[in-house]
Amino acid sequence: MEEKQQPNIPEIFLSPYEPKEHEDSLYEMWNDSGFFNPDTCVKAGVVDESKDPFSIVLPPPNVTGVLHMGHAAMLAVEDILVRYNRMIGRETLWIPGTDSAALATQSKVEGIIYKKEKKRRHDIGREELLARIDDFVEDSKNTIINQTKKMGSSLDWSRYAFTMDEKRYDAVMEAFIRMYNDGLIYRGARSVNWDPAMQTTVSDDEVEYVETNSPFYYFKYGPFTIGTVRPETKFGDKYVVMHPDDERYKEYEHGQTIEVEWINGPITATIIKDEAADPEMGSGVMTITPWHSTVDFEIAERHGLDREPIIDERGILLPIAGEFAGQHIKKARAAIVEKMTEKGLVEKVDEKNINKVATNSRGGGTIEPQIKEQWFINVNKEFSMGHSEIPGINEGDTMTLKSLMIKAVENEGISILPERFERVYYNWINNLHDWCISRQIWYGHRIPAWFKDGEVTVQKDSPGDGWEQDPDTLDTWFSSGLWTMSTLGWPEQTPDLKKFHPTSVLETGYDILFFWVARMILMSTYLTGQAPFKNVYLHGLVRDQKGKKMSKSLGNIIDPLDMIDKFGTDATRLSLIIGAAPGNDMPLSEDKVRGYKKFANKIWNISRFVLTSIADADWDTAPTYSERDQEILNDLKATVTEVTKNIEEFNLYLAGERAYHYVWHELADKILEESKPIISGDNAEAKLARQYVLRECLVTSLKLLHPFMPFVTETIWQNAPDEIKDQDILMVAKWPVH
RNA sequence: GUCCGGUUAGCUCAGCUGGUAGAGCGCUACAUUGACAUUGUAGAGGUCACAGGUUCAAGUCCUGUAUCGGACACCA
Repeated sequence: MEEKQQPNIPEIFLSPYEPKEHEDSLYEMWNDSGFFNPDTCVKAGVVDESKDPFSIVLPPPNVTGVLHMGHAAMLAVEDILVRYNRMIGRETLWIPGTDSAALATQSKVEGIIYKKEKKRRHDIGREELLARIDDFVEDSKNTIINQTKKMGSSLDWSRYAFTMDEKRYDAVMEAFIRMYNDGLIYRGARSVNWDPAMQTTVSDDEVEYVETNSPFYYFKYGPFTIGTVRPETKFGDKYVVMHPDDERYKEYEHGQTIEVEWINGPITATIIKDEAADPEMGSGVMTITPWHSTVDFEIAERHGLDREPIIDERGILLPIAGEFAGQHIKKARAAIVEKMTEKGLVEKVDEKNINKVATNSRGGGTIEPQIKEQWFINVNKEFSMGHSEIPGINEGDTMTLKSLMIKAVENEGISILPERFERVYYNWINNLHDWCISRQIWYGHRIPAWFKDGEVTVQKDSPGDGWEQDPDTLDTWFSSGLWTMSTLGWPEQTPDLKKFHPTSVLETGYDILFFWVARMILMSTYLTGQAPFKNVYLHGLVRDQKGKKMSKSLGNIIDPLDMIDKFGTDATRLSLIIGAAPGNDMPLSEDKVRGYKKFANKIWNISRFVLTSIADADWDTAPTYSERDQEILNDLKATVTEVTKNIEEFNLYLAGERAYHYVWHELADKILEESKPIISGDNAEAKLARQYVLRECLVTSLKLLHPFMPFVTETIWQNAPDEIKDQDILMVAKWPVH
């Protein structure tokens, strides 16, 4: 009886692929190899310094957060790009970091302290609170870092950055001081979004309008009817505004005064004609409250009108409210309406009115516009452009921050993918107001402004005795805006900055296009004359199987760590890539992840078969290929070409699908099946040729799949015989010829 | 109100610069203990939302309609 030859292949292949047994140790091996760091890659000669370097900064997750599917999707996309570019031999850098998330972190710690000790922030003081926050951050930061590693992310940890560390602090100071000296940062009293709950200002983008049922009141205001949802702000209303062309009110003249009976007695009202009043809206007449409304503030600015506060910073009515003074606005409203009803000033109430109430999206309360002395970035001020490497913008051009942000994208110094978001971006810029950057919270970069006897000096360190530093801190997005530069060493002209900036790609969710992407463009173009990145890749939101947003209340959250535990990192990554076109939301289900676990096992078994089949090959003899052999090799090459092209064009979902399809339905289903008789047959020449072909197919497939499924491919590589490898570690092996 | 998307197989979606439709999952039948805690082969299933138009030719370009969704603005 002929004994079936059992070639010597590693025992590991005899049981199914078990991700858990390999992933952690593989990550350690990669990390220890030093190849996450491009400098090591250069020294080892696995990348080529003459090629264009490739760099990505990781959008820093909140330092106190935990990994969710959004992060997982982001890490998968970026790691694929990074691993691919490393394999094609570019010096490749992916910088890790975490974000202090000032407002969120501070309120979290405050909450913990209050729960345990019943103390509020003013009870324990600034220094003590900051020390406690630092401790908390130190304790919790490893969670998100370790979870990031779990995804297989080939980040260069030697360059890890934290938004609040010393280097980033220096960058923030430098940026603030330069912009102040150039007149682009100013201090002024303007209408800002005030959150009475968190006792801080909030930027326009962080305000979320929540639909709420709030009755709409029609009040008698002398001869006019005015409408409002906020009777509690109306005490000081002494200007009545109408459109200059409104025929109904042509008898009234701009500046004319009339006596009207109002909440707390008679007042003198002044007629103001302004185009902001919409004749179509209600009676076409409105009164204004400049202190507590941004639109009203602008009208008051145009006409030089008085403005007075009605409500204090905690939401309490001031003495101007007369008998209602001292009451909280939430309680006062009903009482005010009651009194006005008694006085016969209420004409009508629309109880069903739906209003959008401004709320602090960072977990705070209802926004109360206030006029406050704050720091702003002036987005409309003209300046002369400094050094510029941005296409279409030259040194000496007259620019504003707005025009700079538009031109950087318009002239294709930056391209946004999918393209339709470019319009969304322009739209946002066109509606942009000056950016309020000061916050009244303690955790963050403290504003480098010093006050003494009404004088202001802006510099990093105290000018001397008697100078008091501004207690405010900067909007967290101010420092985030510097992220591409500050992580590379700016303001110092470091070799990293020279080599890796502008970064190649910025990959993030479309929901933070404005918060972050736009602000990086603003900061980088202004401060360095460079775009922060050449490409923006916006991914969608991960949703559940039915397309619903994942949320705790719906109970439909799929935890990436849970998926990794059950099906492995490779399967989790692939499930977040395939079927996810840039900018489109992606549905995810456990079944999908499970499906890709099968694929990982398929690759495992393909490898087992191929390694067994080629174990006795004589690699010293040159092969003579049959026509079919040649065809297989050509198809393989065509697949490589296609996958490569799709990755280059950021169509990772197509690249992944193509590779998946090839490996399963071409290599496994067809090539392997038809090879069985050849390998076990008597024709030595045909067998050797086919062994060469199988080897080529396997090696190439592992390489193609590596960026997508780094763990299973590397595990196979590590257990494959040396003579089929061009590098000891697949992560730095050469991308197949295409 | 302004702007932007979607509407293609039961489900989730892909189809770039126009040449009579694809993937994954699911479904049906058959085969197989094999490299594969399975897999393979075959198959069913689509007037590509609707109506016009351009073209030799239109999911693919243009116009309009319906419908779902998103962003931004306004909201006295």
